[in-house]
Amino acid sequence: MKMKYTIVAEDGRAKSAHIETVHGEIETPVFMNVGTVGAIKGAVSTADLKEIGCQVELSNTYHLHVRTGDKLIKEFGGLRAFMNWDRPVLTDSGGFQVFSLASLRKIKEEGVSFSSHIDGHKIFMGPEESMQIQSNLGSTIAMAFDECPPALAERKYIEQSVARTERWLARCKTEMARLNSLEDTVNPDQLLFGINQGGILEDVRIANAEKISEMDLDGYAVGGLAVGESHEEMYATLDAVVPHLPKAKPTYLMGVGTPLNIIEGVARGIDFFDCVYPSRNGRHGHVYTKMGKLNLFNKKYELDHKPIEEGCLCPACRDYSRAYIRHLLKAGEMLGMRLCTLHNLYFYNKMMEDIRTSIRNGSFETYRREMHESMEAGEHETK
RNA sequence: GUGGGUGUGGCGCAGUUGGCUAGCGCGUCAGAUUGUGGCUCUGAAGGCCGAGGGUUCGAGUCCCUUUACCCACC
Repeated sequence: MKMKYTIVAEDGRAKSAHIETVHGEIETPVFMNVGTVGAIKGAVSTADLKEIGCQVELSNTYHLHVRTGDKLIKEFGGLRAFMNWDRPVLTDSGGFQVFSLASLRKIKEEGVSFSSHIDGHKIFMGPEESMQIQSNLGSTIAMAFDECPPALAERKYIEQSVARTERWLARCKTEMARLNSLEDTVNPDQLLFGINQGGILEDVRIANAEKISEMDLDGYAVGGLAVGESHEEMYATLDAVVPHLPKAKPTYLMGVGTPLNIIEGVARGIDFFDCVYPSRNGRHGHVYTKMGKLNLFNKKYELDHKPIEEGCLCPACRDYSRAYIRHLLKAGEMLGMRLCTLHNLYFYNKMMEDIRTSIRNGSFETYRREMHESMEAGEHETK
């Protein structure tokens, strides 16, 4: 059994599924908590992750390859054993770093040459290298090695890039099948998700989606969004492309996003999401509530006795005031970042649970509308 | 008491041989951040340049007086 994907309920185009993997079950729509280097930044442990309702942890191929090294991690039985996480893990392929570390790279047909952001040494990564690293990491789900072109790049560049990413995808699939069959592989049932690209060019997106759908991959991601285009353009692109991906397979909107971005993604049939917002913003004192985002660095919280969000059951809201957390942040204490990060991840995971519940009892549209009204209204408190 | 040094936004400092709306770092206040370099970026507020007098078209810059603090010596 590699994976069993069962749609449990549908509400409009929103779907909620139950997934069985060799590393445990996943209920979708799900938010994957981002731990790029095998840990959620902000001193969050795997025990914390369980407490705040994390189903899937996400780590990065490129980052773990340059430090501390995937071969070392394989010696410890793969990333899940190494980091003491007994639930599913998804590894990003390193493809996004082709985009985000653009100043340090050179792209060719075989793959990409990087300068390490750690010490500057040359690294080559192509589809085979990415699959080998992800195989060593032994993640539940490996992502295809792709190029994420700037959303607003010119058509000619995007078409060439997408065509190359399609060729890379075929190489990823062949290499992953070979690696899964090896005797000493960490996870012989490792899954591979393909990635749809095409900027905001709907015809390119659709043609690519149809092509990769025929390749019978374990799941399909929409990449290359939330990289500079407007929300409207992102939603329109999803409207166009998701119907061309296999409905009986998991879908994943990479790197998205704000709570409302996620709700809109769900409304368009997406199962998986990930985003650095809850953790990065948490480290910067920006915390999410149903009434919008608060910046705890703001002076107005100096004397605020209330928890971040009334009624929230996260470890931060359970025991601490906004004023104390603001004090910790101002003082540069790690506990401040940790509490904000825990709150934000709890908020995201709880929101996904509420989304699943609403889809399963047919009230998703009501939930969607109420969240828009509430989040956009913001806080109207005086103190 | 004698000699020397220093007083410029909350803190630490720049301010050329006197020249136009007095700068910088940190801090403060506010805003950005979407498959993560605990980073970075953007904007704002805040100063009668210790006090008083003088020279000059013009003084944070020169002169006199005074005051506060620091160092050394007695």
